[in-house]
Amino acid sequence: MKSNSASNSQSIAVKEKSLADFKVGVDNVIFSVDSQYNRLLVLLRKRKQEPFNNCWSLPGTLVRQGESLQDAAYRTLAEKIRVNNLYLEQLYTFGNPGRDPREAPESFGVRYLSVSYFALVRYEEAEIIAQPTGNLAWYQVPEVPQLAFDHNEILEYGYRRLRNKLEYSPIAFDVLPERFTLNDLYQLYCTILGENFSDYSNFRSRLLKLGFLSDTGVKVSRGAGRPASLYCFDAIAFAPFKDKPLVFI
Amino acid sequence: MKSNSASNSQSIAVKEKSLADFKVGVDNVIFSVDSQYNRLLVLLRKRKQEPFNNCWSLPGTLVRQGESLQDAAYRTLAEKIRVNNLYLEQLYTFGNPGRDPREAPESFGVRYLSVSYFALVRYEEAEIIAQPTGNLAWYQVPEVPQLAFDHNEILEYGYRRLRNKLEYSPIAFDVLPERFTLNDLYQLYCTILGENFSDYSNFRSRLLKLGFLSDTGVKVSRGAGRPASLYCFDAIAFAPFKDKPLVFI
DNA sequence: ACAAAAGTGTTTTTTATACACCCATGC
DNA sequence: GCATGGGTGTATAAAAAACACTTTTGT
Repeated sequence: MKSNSASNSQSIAVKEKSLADFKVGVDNVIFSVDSQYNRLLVLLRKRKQEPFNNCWSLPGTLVRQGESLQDAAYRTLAEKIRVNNLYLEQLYTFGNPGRDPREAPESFGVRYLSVSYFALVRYEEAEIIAQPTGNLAWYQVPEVPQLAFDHNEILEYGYRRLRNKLEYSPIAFDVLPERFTLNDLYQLYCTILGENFSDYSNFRSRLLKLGFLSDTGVKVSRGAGRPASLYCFDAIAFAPFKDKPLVFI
Repeated sequence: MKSNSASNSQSIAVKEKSLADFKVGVDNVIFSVDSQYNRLLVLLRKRKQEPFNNCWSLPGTLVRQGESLQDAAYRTLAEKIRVNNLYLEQLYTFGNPGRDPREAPESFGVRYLSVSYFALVRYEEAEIIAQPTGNLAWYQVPEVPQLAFDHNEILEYGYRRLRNKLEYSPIAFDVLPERFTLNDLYQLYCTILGENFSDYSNFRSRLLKLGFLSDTGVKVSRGAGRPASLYCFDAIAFAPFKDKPLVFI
């Protein structure tokens, strides 16, 4: 606040100095499910500048003038991979002083804040945009190495959110093809939540009873065995469940 | 944007210019439950500066040098009310360009970002710290007026989080006295979730079966009627439920 | 024919919901 | 003694979990 005796310009200068100035970045935890090998993957980028040169990190960017946080998140994603189907939402904001080594004292108190976003994209469709070889890669979540900054913590946070979201939101359908078999859906859930989250037949009847999966009548055969029905997600029939918790699993 | 032929120093200057510079504020959605009248309250502050002079707003502050986001949230809270028992967590980060009118074009692209926090405090204990009369007040949530900035949206977001948290976290115990009756607990839930969230007797048996409420044996009489047992929350017995969803209601 | 994958049904257990009833106290 | 708030129990319905079984295909 303004002191009584200070001149106007002085008081403003003092006030400004005590406030932190921020660069705001977004960091994306981009998950995908490789349904061929049933692996949960996260997109990592090898840094090519200091700090943490040559260290793996979450793909991120600093926010530009006039750009919304979500736009910055989309931009980062779009710079790395080409994908049409995805789910994206804000995760958490990490802003502890000292989380970025560039916050040296001589930088006049500039702080680096990371607004993290969490994304789930369709793996089969996601095409990594050409980068110097090996600078961008899908890692299996359990095999992620030590990352730059506090990115391991952000990833952990994103992973928790992914599992929760899957249980009470229809995000799986943003990432499955238009038409899918119930087994495709089940495998997706297994890959993310683990084999033991539910018996297939119970999963099936629960989902079908909810009534927002419609059987297209089209059958598809995968090797031996009875052909499976292709289903599609009926957004209109889902509407009543929109704000209700725990629809799945 | 810049041309290819620019010198290095120029290119840095141009690059810097295209990034947004941020002032980061925290805004707190501070809830409390007046258990005497069963009202859900939120703390609002009347602004005494531009923009939105004389408008009601969420209490907030800009983040200082060396201060963590959560510390800034605590500081704002501590400047407004004296309270010992509270629950506080980060809510969401609002950063769309144009959300703060101070982001005029002539301000060289400074952006105002709000990291919102959500708090639940013990009403009976929360003492509003002396302010010019009427500049700080508890409002009943349904009666909140039009607020400054996007604060109505933040409040709405916080209210949703409060209801969700109550259902699967033990935040109620951060805000109840050390010893409380099961009816105290039930009233708290009713006030936040609405009368019809559950029958009292079922609420009772569900909670007791979980085994982390211990009967102190002490009885308390409130007017006519049978005296009630005082219970206390047993954090150790609660531990196994820590990461599991949907424990209550 | 038989293995493999899809899909159906049945049984058991657990949990949720509604509500009736008993208990201890103040007045 | 009876109204008032506290506390227990029971009967019914719904959901979750386990698992046996049928159907339809490829080989």
